[in-house]
Amino acid sequence: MDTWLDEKQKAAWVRLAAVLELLPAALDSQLRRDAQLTHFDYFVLAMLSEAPNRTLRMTALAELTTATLARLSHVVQRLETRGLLERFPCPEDKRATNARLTGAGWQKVAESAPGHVATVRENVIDALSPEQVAQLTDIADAILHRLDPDRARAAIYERYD
Amino acid sequence: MDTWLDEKQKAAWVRLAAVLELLPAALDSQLRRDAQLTHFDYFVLAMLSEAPNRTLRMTALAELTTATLARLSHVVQRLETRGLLERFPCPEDKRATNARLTGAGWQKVAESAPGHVATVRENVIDALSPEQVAQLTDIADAILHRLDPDRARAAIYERYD
DNA sequence: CGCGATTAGTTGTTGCTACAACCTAGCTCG
DNA sequence: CGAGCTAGGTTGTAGCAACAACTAATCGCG
Repeated sequence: MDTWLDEKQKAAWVRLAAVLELLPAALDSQLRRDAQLTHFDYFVLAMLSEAPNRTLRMTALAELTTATLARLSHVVQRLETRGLLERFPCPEDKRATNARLTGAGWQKVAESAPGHVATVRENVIDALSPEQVAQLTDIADAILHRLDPDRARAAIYERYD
Repeated sequence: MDTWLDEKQKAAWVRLAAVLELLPAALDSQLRRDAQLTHFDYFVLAMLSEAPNRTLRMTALAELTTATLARLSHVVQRLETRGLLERFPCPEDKRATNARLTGAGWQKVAESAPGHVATVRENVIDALSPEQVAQLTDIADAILHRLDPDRARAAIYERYD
């Protein structure tokens, strides 16, 4: 448990830090350009598109998207204005709000998914060998154990993007 | 070259996407809390602290930090206001601006580095075996080749954080 | 059954980032 | 040598995210 990182650790960290900076920017800019959506917007719509009845409670959606409720609330508001989803009070629990994908929202996901997946392929998956893909899975999993110890959001790890 | 990802690829991507969301947030919040600095602010100061005379031209600093000049300009302006660095015209090229770390800036880096490195250790390095650290280096490198094909910013990969 | 604590969500403000417009200094080539 | 082009930066604006304050509904427990 030294304070500093040794050379090999630095090499890994510096590269990871660069990926952390560049990859989200690349994903965002492709989706913005081709679908007028941020990556987070897309992710929200994608999660809804896979949910039963294309509907989820705000809290559930927040967990799936790794976001705070406050952030999600703002985003959902904008997406609702654009007609991509709609909100309605949850019948079982009057505190809760449900978000449901509209037809237009479904279509938006269908249209934009191929381009997004292609970007993920080009920049990540196709850059790696199958062994590296497996290694990456384990590495990311180990990091997530530290970042999210109680696996509160474990659900997401089973799901598609 | 299919359109979709297979199960193993999805597993890797979903986890990486979660890391991309959570890790920067974790780094930012530690530095904000303990040093009133964003991770990007810290990185800027750290790069200057290692440069000859603690001075760099804006363009060079932008490359090292993987940022646009516009973004850097705003950040440097704020850091200058806080007295952590200073700007002055470059004597050799009158178009250019140099940024130099002040004493206060140096001290800020010295104070905050251990806490930051500890966070990187806790969440990343110490979560991985030495083999995984090596694997991560290669994986991140492969991804960076796609994101940054001409290696315009290759300099950074040699440096410490 | 009623009062405090918790859960669910919204909204306002502030700060950072992206994008585009702009300006000045140096370079290049007829 | 000067007209246009490129390089190096700055600034303004608009949009998204973090944080904190707030409301309303429900739970829990004496």
